[in-house]
Amino acid sequence: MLWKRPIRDLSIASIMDGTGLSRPAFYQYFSNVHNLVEQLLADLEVELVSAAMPWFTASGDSRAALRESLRGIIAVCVQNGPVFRAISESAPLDARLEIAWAAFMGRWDDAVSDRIALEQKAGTIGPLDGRAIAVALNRLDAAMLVAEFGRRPLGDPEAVLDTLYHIWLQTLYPSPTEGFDP
Amino acid sequence: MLWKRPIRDLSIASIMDGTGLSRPAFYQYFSNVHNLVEQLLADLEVELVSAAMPWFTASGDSRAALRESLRGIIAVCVQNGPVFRAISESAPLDARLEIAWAAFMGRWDDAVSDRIALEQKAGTIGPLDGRAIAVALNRLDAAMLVAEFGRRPLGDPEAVLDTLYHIWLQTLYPSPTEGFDP
DNA sequence: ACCATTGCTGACACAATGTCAGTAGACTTG
DNA sequence: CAAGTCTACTGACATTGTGTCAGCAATGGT
Repeated sequence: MLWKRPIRDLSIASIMDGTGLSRPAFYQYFSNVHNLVEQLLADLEVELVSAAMPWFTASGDSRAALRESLRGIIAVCVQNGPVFRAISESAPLDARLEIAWAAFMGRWDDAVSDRIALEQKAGTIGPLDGRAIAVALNRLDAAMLVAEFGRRPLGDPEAVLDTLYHIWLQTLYPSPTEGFDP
Repeated sequence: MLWKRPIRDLSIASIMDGTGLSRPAFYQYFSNVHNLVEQLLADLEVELVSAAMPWFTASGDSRAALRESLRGIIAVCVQNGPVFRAISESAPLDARLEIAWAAFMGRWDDAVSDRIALEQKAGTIGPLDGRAIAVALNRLDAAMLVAEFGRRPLGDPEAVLDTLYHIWLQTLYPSPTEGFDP
């Protein structure tokens, strides 16, 4: 349903219309709409984490792995963009969901921070505030994915990949060979 | 009021409680809460645009001007963070407000795109997809400003400035001297 | 055949929104 | 200054969507 209408237009009645069940039956399974969205978030997180594995576990070419991870995350959002959008838009409307969303983002922040710290120790990433950069890059990804794939018409996955990869790459691995300074 | 409670807790009744007027009087001035937020957005845009002038009009040291612009935008958000947050959180809830928000962001995208194109012509920024990068960097800024200054406790303005400046700088002006590649 | 459990429903109470006819006071005009 | 008009505001109402609850019907165990 989220492909057709934004979540603001979904009442519990309209959700249950498609099921043949009555409105109160909804409360058999969820305590309210935000709780339903919370479940969707849990499902989506599994897919996203799995898609992002390459970079987090890379031992060889980090840059190529980073691109693979971004590509995988984008692929998940091409499939589930409106769900991701519905979650991020609903998060501010409910205290519990807001906490779940913050925790979700926090786990990404931790994972990216850890990876940066690891590569800093290995010498492939320079001296920067890994945590702060991780938070910023994750907010960038979330905002871009929602904006590009949260509704029709969908953005161009390849173009988004190029853009995000460019920013992540230059921010984390600013090699002189990529530089440009006439 | 937005410093104390998120916008989801504000009913028209609670807003009018502070004024000594009745609830229907609200509709004398605004057609609904989203319309009020739309007005706040117009006011805030004036302040933000003015704060961002340095980089858009810079003729000398673009990098220093960029830092000044980011500093100015952050300062506005330190003062009005919750308003900015309320706008961005309300935008998805109302079709008209959503359009106003998209237009607001679109004007930033245009301005940043134009500046990038200008500097590309001048040779200070390399060959990249200016529009796509502009969109991404603006989404980054919006998300970070809401996250860091939209509620108490406020983030550290200096730290946020360093982070955003680092990402903008490396993305747009990836000079070899800043590079790191052991 | 009986009971308990599960899944579901109709009906209700509640909260918030948006509208409207009507009023009180200020301002204009003959 | 009296009469008419306009403005800002209010009390009361209709509407919409939410969450709850007592109760029904079918399922499955004893």
